[in-house]
Amino acid sequence: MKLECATCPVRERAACAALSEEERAELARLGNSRSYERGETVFAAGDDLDACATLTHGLLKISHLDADGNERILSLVHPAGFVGEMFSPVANHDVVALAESKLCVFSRSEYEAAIDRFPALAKALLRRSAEDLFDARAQIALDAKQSAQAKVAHFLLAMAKAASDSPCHAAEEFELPLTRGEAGQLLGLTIETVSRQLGKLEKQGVIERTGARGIRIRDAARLEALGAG
Amino acid sequence: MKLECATCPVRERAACAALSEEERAELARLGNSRSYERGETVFAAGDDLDACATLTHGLLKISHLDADGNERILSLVHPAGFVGEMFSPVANHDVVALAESKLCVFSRSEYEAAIDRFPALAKALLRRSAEDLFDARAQIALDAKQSAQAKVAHFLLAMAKAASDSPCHAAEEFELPLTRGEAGQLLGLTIETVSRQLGKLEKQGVIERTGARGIRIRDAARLEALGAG
DNA sequence: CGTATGGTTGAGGTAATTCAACCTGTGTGG
DNA sequence: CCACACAGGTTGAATTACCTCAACCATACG
Repeated sequence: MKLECATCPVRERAACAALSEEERAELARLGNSRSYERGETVFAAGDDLDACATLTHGLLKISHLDADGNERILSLVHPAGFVGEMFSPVANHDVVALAESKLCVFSRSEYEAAIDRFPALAKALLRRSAEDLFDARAQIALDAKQSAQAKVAHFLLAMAKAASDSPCHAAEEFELPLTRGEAGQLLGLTIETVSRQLGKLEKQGVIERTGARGIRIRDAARLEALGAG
Repeated sequence: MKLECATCPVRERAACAALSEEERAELARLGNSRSYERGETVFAAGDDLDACATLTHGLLKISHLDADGNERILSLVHPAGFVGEMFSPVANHDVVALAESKLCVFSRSEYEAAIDRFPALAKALLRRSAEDLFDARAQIALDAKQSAQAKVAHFLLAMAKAASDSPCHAAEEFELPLTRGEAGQLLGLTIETVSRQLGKLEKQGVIERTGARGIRIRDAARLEALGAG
């Protein structure tokens, strides 16, 4: 499906935002819009990787299956995020939709040509990449030594921020887009530990659970303190 | 001190390798070579970041001090690595020399101008950044759920590879450039656990310890197996 | 209905942490 | 030259936070 940049919700934030109107129009001619259901695989590890994409709606996970068959979520991809490895012949990780998602998909060779043609695009991708690197390192810092409580608290805050429309403010009430199992894979915890920590946070009056996935934050300051520790 | 690209050991692998001879010469005029002793800080978190650099000799760590004063090593930087955040006004992390090190230092504004002038440089940085991101995610995967044994085994293999001259082959005998404490910060383990795991590996005949830091690998295959699990 | 998926809760085991003592080599100053 | 302090390292004992195993509940769906 042809791209419709005019109504794209990430037109100000995605890599292509660095381009002029004419340049963007040219790039748009190369791309197609594709939708994915929750659970659908966008790229599978080991695949020939001849495409890359910008996420416009939804949520993706980048995950890795280790030798024992355990899955670890390496990163979540939010709208305006870029996926696809430009410098590897095959995909290193799985990319799967966690929610109904829409992507602008480009052929890798054409996108690479576009990078050469539009220096601003290269710089914008460099910026995105730096952000991804920063996020990945934040995840490492979190993994470091923190208690399960801190990990879960931090996770809730991150999801609250992502659920909010405004980038600076966190949503007070929202639905988790991840199952307990997925949250566990993201945080390096078991399903049971995630569930217990949520229960503990609720008992402490920091959050309230509504249904299986609903979260309402009652004491954001407390949650923040737990997430930092 | 003026740069001497002709004798630079990373001239084939660093970002500047993507440039033509003339372009490289022009870039070289903008940079200075600086040396750092073990323990010296290259960039401190919170500093105005008006410089960036390529590591030519030695080893750096990128680390982060959390709210409780615990330090976590987010990444090691090996020769040909690039440090300095191009898109953040202040440094997010500390960068400290772990061994006697030499860097090509550039003013950030001048380097940024060079990126605009030389598209190949932007692309080379993008590639480096992608590699860093991949490494960071490998670290996340490692952190995931693995046992202390697996972490230490993996760490030893990584250090063996880094200690070797050839990129594909691992050194059989080498000196660890990190203290037990630093290794612990890198792996998310305590000093004692690192020490005990090394002792265990030695008792199993997988490695041999010579002095405080010397490591000889006796059974690389076994070490690899432990590092994967 | 019956099955499947996701979630919660409990009991018990274990690996890593914490706390603490001790060892070794290296420097520094009297 | 010895005494001492200090940083890095090892080792042991006790604790604990998380994992494992297992049962059970809720909701959705064919």
